[in-house]
Amino acid sequence: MLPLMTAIPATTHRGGPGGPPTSETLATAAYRRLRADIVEGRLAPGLKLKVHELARRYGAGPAPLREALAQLTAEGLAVRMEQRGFRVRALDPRALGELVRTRCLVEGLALRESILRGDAAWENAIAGSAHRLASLPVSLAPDRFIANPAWEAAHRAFHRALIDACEAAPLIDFCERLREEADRYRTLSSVASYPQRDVPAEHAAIARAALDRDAERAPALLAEHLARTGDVVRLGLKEGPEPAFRRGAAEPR
Amino acid sequence: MLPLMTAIPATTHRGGPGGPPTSETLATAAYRRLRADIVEGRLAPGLKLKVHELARRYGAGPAPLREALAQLTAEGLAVRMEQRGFRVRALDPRALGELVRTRCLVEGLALRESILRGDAAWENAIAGSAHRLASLPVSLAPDRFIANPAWEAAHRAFHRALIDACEAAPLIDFCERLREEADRYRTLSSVASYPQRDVPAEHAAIARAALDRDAERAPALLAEHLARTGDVVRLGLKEGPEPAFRRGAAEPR
DNA sequence: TCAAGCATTTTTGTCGACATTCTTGTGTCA
DNA sequence: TGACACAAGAATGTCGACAAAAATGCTTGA
Repeated sequence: MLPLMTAIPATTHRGGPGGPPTSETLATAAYRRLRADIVEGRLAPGLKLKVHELARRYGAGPAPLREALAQLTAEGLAVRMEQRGFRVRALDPRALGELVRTRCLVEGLALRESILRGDAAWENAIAGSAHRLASLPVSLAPDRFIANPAWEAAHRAFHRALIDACEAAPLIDFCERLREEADRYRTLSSVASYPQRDVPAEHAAIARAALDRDAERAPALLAEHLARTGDVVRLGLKEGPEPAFRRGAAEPR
Repeated sequence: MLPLMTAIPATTHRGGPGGPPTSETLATAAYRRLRADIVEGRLAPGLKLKVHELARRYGAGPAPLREALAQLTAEGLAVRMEQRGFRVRALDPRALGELVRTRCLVEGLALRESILRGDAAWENAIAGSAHRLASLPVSLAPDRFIANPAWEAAHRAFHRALIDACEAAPLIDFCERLREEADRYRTLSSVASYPQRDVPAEHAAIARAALDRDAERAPALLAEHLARTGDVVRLGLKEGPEPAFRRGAAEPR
């Protein structure tokens, strides 16, 4: 695989940026690809995950694949059924409510703390990410909706910047995880058109309130923003794509 | 799932309580035992986890063990170093601060929500678990401290009961995870004597405020309670047991 | 027609062996 | 001495094969 010239023998203990990340293991590679395929919806919720099939697909043996699956199970992206293999975790529309509710509470809390503790750098980061977000088109096409990856990334960065000064690392991680889970619902839902909503205006208002250090208004606006998105997704689910929703054994194949 | 007349064909293997959970797999068994050994401190933080050795210890091959390790990695109880195996995740005393802070914020939030939403059953559960907790001795020995498993369980149940009505399942799960992480620090710390603190009184006060539906006072008391415990642990760490703390390669073997 | 019983096929979970990589110990040269 | 290269040793990560279990299909009997 690699040239024998083990360029940097024992140094670069931790392959940080710059040094070689100590060659990725097959299990990790499979994990990353599998994870992306689930999060981005290419593997539908509820789908059976046959080890052999995945092994072929990702070019590895069963062992690394099972490793990856175990990891995803712990993350809640897959479920294991003893002696019956793995599946992509099904999405329960009833759970969506509590998920959104949790996001509103927790992300609001983190924003409030950030407002109380944030410094100038935090303000700058918010202003910067808000500006960048506003400068990008939500959709790649002007008439119909085609997700713009750059906008998505900027969106993530903006929300992250808001809560970045809360000085509670586990809390930030939790928010990210909740967002990812919510994204799975959004991807699945037919949230094509973004109806009667001025999302950029919502973002702008949140940013303004945060920069004004309004510890009451900013979290409230953020919660409202998240709840509204949740409503749109919920609607898109109701009348949306049928396939692969029931968690039972009613799967293709 | 349906009574296919498979009454109890091949179960008995590992007859769990109640219904047959379809015989536990070796990987899952190893996972559970390994996890317990880490959480309860029998495997010190930072310790190298050699697959072959663990395989012997838990009576299984390398494959199930790697599966278990991958799962624990995702949970944050172990860390994987590509091409260099696994270790028990080291505890960073500096991270303890943010951990405690997060607990105060999040558990306080969950309690506030529970107070706003809880019904009579919630109140009963609090009163009941508080009573049981008060009826048990903290220590098995009257003079020196020997952890009482029954008290520990009741303690968990009490804290859980407080936030159980917040109607945000992910939030509750998060609280449990944070508690577990905090417990790892506590176990490691030499928190032998419980000095100048009336822990039962703190619990009683929290329970009273919660039952009074005081959405200001109860979360504040709870946060104070958690923070105080955090302080005790922090002290116990400073002058506590040296072994296995540095995250570097300075491990026994 | 339908349900139950049996045989077949698919899939899961596990093992033992092996190549690769990291680690450790020793010797060599400045 | 000290740095370096190198070789022996150990540990990791991966494969292919295999037994056990589950799912599937088929046959039979009311």
